[in-house]
Order: sequence, then C-alpha cells, then structure tokens
Amino acid sequence: MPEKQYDHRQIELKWFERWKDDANLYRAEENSAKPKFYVLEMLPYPSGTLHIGHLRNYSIGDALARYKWMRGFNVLHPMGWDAFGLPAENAAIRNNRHPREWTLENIAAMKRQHRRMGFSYDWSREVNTCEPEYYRWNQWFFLRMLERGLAYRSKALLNWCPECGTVLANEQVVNGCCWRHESTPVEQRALDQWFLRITDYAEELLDDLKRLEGGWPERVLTMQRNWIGRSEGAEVDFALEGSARRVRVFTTRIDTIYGATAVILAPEHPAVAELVDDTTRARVKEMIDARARQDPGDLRKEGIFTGHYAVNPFNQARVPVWVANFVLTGYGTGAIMAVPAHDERDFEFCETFGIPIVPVIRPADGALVDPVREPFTGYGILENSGAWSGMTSEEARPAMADYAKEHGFGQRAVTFRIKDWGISRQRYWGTPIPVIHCEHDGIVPVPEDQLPVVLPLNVNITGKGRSPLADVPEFINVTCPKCGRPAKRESDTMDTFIDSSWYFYRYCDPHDGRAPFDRERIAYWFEIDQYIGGIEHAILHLIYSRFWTKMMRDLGLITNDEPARRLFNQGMVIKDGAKMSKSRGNVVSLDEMVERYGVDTGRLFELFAAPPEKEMDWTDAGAEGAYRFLGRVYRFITRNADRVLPPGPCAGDEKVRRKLHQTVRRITEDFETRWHFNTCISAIMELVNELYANENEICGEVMHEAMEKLTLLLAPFAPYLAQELWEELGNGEQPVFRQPWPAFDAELAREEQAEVVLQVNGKVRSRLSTPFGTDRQQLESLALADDKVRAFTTGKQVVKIIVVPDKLVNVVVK
RNA sequence: GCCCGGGUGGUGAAAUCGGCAGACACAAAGGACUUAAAAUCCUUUGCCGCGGAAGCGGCGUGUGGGUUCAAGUCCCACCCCGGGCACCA
Repeated sequence: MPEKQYDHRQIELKWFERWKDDANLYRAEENSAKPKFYVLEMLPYPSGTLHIGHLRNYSIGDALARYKWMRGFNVLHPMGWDAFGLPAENAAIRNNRHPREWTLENIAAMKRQHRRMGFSYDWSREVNTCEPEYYRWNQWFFLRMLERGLAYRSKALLNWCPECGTVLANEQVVNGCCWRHESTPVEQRALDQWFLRITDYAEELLDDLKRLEGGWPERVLTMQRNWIGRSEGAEVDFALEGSARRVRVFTTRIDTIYGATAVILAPEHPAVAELVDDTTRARVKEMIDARARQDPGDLRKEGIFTGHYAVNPFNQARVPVWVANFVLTGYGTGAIMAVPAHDERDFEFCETFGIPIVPVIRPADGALVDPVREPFTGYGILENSGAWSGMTSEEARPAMADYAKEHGFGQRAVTFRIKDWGISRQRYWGTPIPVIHCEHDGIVPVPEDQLPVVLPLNVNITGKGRSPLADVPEFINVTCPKCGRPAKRESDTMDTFIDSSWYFYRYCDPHDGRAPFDRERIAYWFEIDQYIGGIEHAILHLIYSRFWTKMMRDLGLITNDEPARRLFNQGMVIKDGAKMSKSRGNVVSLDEMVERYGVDTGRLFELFAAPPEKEMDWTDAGAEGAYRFLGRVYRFITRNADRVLPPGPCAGDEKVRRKLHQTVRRITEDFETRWHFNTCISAIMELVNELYANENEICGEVMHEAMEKLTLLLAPFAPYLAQELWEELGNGEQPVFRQPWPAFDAELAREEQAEVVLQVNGKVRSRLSTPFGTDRQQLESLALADDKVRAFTTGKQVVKIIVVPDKLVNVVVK
C-alpha cells in the first residue's frame, strides 16, 4: 500500500472549516486564575493583504500564546485594526474610493486572511479604531486634556506645497520637493496646530524607564532615554545693544562662557524679525525653507549676520549676533552662545565665518591642546575667565549658574529634547478634533452629549487645498454652543498615533458605551504581561502610549503607571537591502507561498529563518526545506501510528528517549527565556532525523511517547498539521493547543558520558569520554597520557594545565 | 553629523556564562529506487597543502592592534551595511 502523502491543502481546509465558527476556541476565561494578557501591536497598514513582514509578528505572538495555553495559562490575546489617514486618502485619490469604504473592505480582507492562517486571537474583543464609537472616546479624552491645559493650540511650521496648496507629511517630501510636483520646492508655513503637553511628563517618562529594566529590551530603553534627552545646564541672558530686549541662551557648558564669541539664533527665533531688515528677512525665510528640504546629514552650516551685537553678562564682551540653520528652535531657548574653542559645531561655524576663537579651558592633566586649531571639548581647568580662573569645570558649572541667578541674568536649568506632541492633521480619515471656533467665544469645546463628532461621508478628496473637511459646509458650519451664533467647526483631525495609544485598554471592554472602559476590568487585566511589536515603533508609539497611560492615571481612570510590564521587539524584514514596507513597494505577498506550501510551512519557515529579534533578510529559497520537513513528520507518524511494535527493550530505545527529552527540555527553556524559535525548530529537525535513523530499533512504548511529544512540540509552530497528527494518534478532535505541554525528565535527558576536549596550547588535539564529575587530577593525568596530546608535548616543558571539569583540558607547553 | 542595531562557508544561519567555529537547513555534487521523471531515502560539501586512502598539518568569524592558558564572544582604533533622526548647545 502506498504511503499517505502530506497534503497541506486538505489538512488546513479541514481544520479551518471545523474551527472557523467556534467562538470559544481561543477565548480566555476570566473567572479562575488570572489569564495572561498578551498584546500584539496593531497592524501597521490595512493594505488589504498580509505580507511576510506581518507574518513574522503574528507567528511569534501565536507561537507564544499557544505555548502558554499548553502550559496551563489562559491568554487573552485580542486583535485590533487601525486605519492610517495617508494610505487611505492616497487610495481615495487613486481609485476614487471613499476612505471609509476602502479601509473597511481591507480590514475585512485581512480578517479573512488572519482566520485562514489560524491565528489564535479572541475575536470577541476585537477593536477597530476607525469607528465612531472609538472616535467618541478619543474626543472625550481630548476634552479632558483641554480642561486641564494638557491640550493647547499654537503656531507650528509645516511643510507646504505652494502648488497643491496643502500640508505635506514628511514622507510626501521627496528631495526637498512635493511628491506630486517634483520641481516645486517645499516651503515652511506657520499654521495653528493642536498640541498635547507630553513635556509635562518628560521627567516621569524618563524616570520610569528604570522600572521597565529587565522587562523591556535594553536597546529600546536607551533609545527612549536619548529621545527624551534630559540635559542639565544653565540659561543666561545676553543684553542686546541698542534694544531693551535680552536674548536668553541655554548652555550645558556655562563654564566656557568667557570664550563665547557670538550669539546665534535659530532662524525662527522671535527676536530675528525685530533685528533684521527686509532683505535679510528674505534670506532667513529661505534658510527656513531650505532646512525643510534637506536631509539632516546633508545640511551645510549657513549663517547670516544680523548687524547687531549682544553683551556677555559675565565679562561685558561685545559679541556679534548671528542667525544660523544649525540652531534649533524647539530645543532649549532657540538661541545659543557660540564657544568655538570648546564645541565642535561652534568651531566649524566660527571658522567658516571668521569669528574669533578664544580658549578658556585647559585639560586638567596638562595635556597639550590647541583649541584654535581643534576644539577641546572636555572638562578641565578654567583660564582667562576672570575670578573663575583656576576652578574646575565641575565646580564652575553650578557656581556660575548660581552667580547668574544672584545677579538676575540667568539660572540653572534643565531642558528636554522631547517636544510637545503635535496632533493636528489636515486629513479626512481620522478622529475629528471636537472644538468649535466662535468669533465671540473663541475656542469652544463640543458639549459632551454631542459626541462623537462624526466624519461626513460626502467628501471630495483631492489631496489639494485645505483639509478635506474644511470644504464640507454641513460639517463646518455650526452654531456656537455658548452663544448660539454661527460658528465654524475645527477641520483638523487627530494623529492616528492617538488611536494606537490606548487601543489595548479598550480590548478589556470593547463595547462599553458609557465610558472608554470599565475601571475594574482594567485593574484586573493591566499591566499587559507581554507586548509584542516591531522595533520601528521603539520610540514614537511606545512613548505616546506610555504618556497616555500616565495621563489616564492622573484623570483617575486607572491605577497602573505603565502600560506593559514586558516588551518584545521583533526585527524588521529586509528585502533588497531595505525595510519591507508598502511605501517602498518591496513587500512579498504571502498568497503565493501559502498556496504552494500551506500556512504551516509559511509560519514554520518564517520562524526558522532567523531569531525573532534580529532583522531578517528575506529570501524565498528555503521554504522548500520547511515543507519537506513537515512532510517527513507527517509520513513518519502516519505510517507508525497503528504499527505493532515489539514491547522492548530495543537497541535504540535509550538513545531516542534521551534525544526526545533533551529536545523537550531545550524548547521548553527557550520558550521561557529567549524565544529563539529558529533553534527550537532545528532541535525538532534533529529529533526527527534521530527517529528516522532508529525507526526499526525502538519499542512501541518509546515510539508512542516520541510521536505524541513530537506532535505537541510542533503545535505552537504548525498548528494545523499538529492537530491532524493528534487525531491520527487516536485523540479525536480535542484542540491540540489545549493539551498539556510535554514534560521532560532531566534524568532521561542526561548524557551518559562527558566529552572532554583535550587541547595543547589552546588547539584541539584530541577528545576523551569520561564519566561526569571526573576530578581535576584524574583529567590532568588522562590528558597527559593521551597519545595525540603526547605527540605535541614530548620534548617540551609543561608550564600549566587548565582544567574545566566535564568540558576541557588545556595543556600549556613551552 | 547624531542615536540604535548588525558584519561568521556558495546562501539563511548555530555556537545561551571567555572553553570543540559552522549545529539545523538551502543550494550543489554523487548514489539508491524507477522504463523514465517527480517524490522519497542515503552519502559528500569552510578554505589551502600533503596523501592512493584512512588520515595528517596549516589557515579561518569585516580590518588592524590588545587582554587571556583560551576570543565570533571582552577592550581600543578603523572600514562597511541596515534602521531612525529634530545638527540637541
């Protein structure tokens, strides 16, 4: 009789049909011991199809959830859908489709694919962030923040295409020009924008990173620390000659202030407008626009002299006031003092524009430096600094700041790199910002009983002109809730990062119509036990959601300070030397692979190709191997499931049983610690190779144990096949991922003999099989007696012998 | 320019705490089965040298130094690749 062949189509279809309507299959129970709460980061884009990059994220999360189930933990593992404004509106322009229709269709398509892939989500807690019910709570949060002054409106510079008459996102700027008009340079325009005061939380966001140590990857904590960027220094006021105005600069090196030879303003600095004439003003405007067009790496330092001078309050030196493109308006005070002798950037600038270089610090160790030729940026001893000369930098920094404070021209100061969060978007597809602009009452919040403010459906999206909502009269024209006179509704919508900042809270109570969520439920589920997402979100999404958590805590809605105890970031999938993403157009669709090899092969191969935290170069070659392997497992089990085997003992029993228990141990440990599923899968492959080699050398008992455990080990990675094999083994239809995880016996897994490597001068010359725990003395003499070792030691003097018990002996000779 | 990662055979990779470099696969070559093909099973495969062969020796983890009995792993300098960025005073 011919052997049964692995037919992935038949197997996957069979179980898909049986499972697809079972609403309880993946549902966590809330009554007994608290289930684990796992969250997979929301979909990056509803592109309509799953691609290889997505598969990576889901395969990892799914393997973990299944493992946890098999270990007896319940896991709440919901799924969310997000809608990004830009892709939806591009599709609207290109395909003449309404963004809402387009998004919902794509979400439905993706949902079908997710079901087909057999991912283990609890679908009853699904959250879709582009529905009015979700908008309602985004708006409700916005109004709470507005009441507390955490939301405010202010001018901000935005990329502007004069041709389209519209605001451009950074990714719509190509080589400094609009993506639709490749010869139209982008300009900078100041527009009124809404901001959230995330900087109020900068200190706490930074401090609490300490509490995440151990649970979050170190590289993410480092990136966040750098992003928040706390720096201690001082603010000092320079008087402007011939003006009542002072310019306040921020510096971390007030100890170098006697070497300040210029004051440099950011081009956007408010004092610039006052100081310069019309021609210079035009040059400054050009500088602002030019900066927007260039990559930070390409920016050459440019400067414009204002014709004015400022006075250093420490030594009354008269220094020129410049405007330069390398000074940032959003950091510190938007103005710096240039100390070319002791700062790289200042040096480069001053050298270019012929500004004098005055050294005022020398190295404490007496090293020879020449700051006029190359800046000395370290701490040292002050010189040429009046009464402060002779002090160390460390002493001078606080002392000089305090002196400035006593004399009323400065103080110690801490600044943060992080800026307030600009949430205004001039797009259609996002949560409308719930305020009304009234000529008499100013900014009036939309009354709560009128929430949610819903997007109008009859909108014409062109990608040109003002925000699409601004051209919908029924939406824009309203009456003021305060005075009843005609007023205008806000036409900006919210950044979709708002949506992703709290969707996982909504999971716990997705249908609540009276509140964003129920307090008790959050208290029960939070903090998240495990958050899993791509490394590309290490900064923005993960800082915004931490901020949102703290904000909600201060509103009294929750009691936890952080959203997630543990975080795991999988690496990106690289294709043709760049990140795989829709905007780069280098995605690889899953369809072809799934059609040819099946879902299980796709997931197995994806996990086998590289460890999950590492970035992964995509290549199609190799899926074949994963498919062959699954076929090997299938044939082995189907042909042995009902075979009558001897009662034993048989020659291969011990060997196979040892390999089996070693494999279970290895995979169990890996799931508990580092999640290197690629090596887990190779361990299973080794086990299968061992089984093939000993197929006729083992007794029935060992065979049965091996087949059963092999099936269970495979269940997190290849659930459809594992389920089919579980049935083949006579277990009916019980879901395999609800079976207990296989146990291992450390005694059975133990190797009989230790293999000890014998080295001479660090080179392997021989090896030795000894019982475990052989003592050092004995190992030494065994090594020295070894023929091959002797060949390299005779005639030489033994200097030293290093013994690592059960592992290695290194004989050092001269 | 700054921040965060990474660099190991023809390819994806493994080596978990400084202790056998290349597990497990892909690709390639050879063999078995077959009328034949596919599928399957088995064998070989880092590079160089010596040998008919079993085998023996040397080299080898981006480059150059260093620490150590021992370095892919630790330290210093450099080169290259990927991701992010807001030139962070």
